[in-house]
Amino acid sequence: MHTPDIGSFIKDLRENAKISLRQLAEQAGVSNAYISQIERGLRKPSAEVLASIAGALRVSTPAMYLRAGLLGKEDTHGVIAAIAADPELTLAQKQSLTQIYETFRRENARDTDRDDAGAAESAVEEDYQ
Amino acid sequence: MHTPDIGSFIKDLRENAKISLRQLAEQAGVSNAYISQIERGLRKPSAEVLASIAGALRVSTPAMYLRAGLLGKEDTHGVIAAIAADPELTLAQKQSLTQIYETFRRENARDTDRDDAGAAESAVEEDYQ
DNA sequence: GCATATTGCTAACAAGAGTTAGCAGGGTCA
DNA sequence: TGACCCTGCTAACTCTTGTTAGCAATATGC
Repeated sequence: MHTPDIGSFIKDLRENAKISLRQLAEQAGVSNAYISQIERGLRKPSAEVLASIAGALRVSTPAMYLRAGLLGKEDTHGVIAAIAADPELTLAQKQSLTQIYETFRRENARDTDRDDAGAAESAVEEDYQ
Repeated sequence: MHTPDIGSFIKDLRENAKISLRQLAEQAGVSNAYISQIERGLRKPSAEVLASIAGALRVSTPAMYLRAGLLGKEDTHGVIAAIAADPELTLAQKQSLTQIYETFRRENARDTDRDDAGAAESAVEEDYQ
């Protein structure tokens, strides 16, 4: 339950986005040397820097914090509930998003093949709006 | 648009809980001198310390981060945060879902562009705890 | 009165985040 | 073969976080 190497996570994201160390550094507003040290696990970035890097890599701040161990999974709620509660989405959009989400989860369940206790499985399925 | 005094927020919470500086320090696992400096705005605590203080004062970590300016309102109570925190989605899926969500919101903003709807936002959020 | 805690605060230090300047190595184009 | 540019990395420095030790002031009890 510790920080599982935030550095290589960032490095993976950066290489996936096909940008250089210096490009990421500039977009995040920090020095390239520092990014290098972070990726190699030599330095531990602050929350502010983490948020900047997250923004530069198109990842949400909570996702980055979660990965860095600054937030726990229990600190946020379920996706479906959040979609349903969002006042800025139309009903059709809620249905679309929810279906995509369910599709993703089914894909993952098929890939990983071993079952995982489907606790919240059937509880929330039709409670939009 | 910066941190609106996290120190007095912590001090208010502490005094409301009727505990001393040293008691809070011990429960949060930091020194009493440091808490004193934080409350008076002389030092800026790290995210880790902020989370410890939040725990000691029975406030949720996101609520504390929000107050400290480490998270935006859109990060804390929303679809994006829920997606980010979902352990059953891959990173690529999170990015896809988030982008779709933001596309939806942009569409809506374009459609309803006639008036700004006055942003009915409250100053204090106690959604967490 | 005189001790003894407990309050919050300050000074000086140690540790780590983040900086600038510069390094070797690998393209690319003349 | 240059000269150039971009890649990632290192060294040395600055500044801030968080520490321990100790301060004066307000209780509280004897």
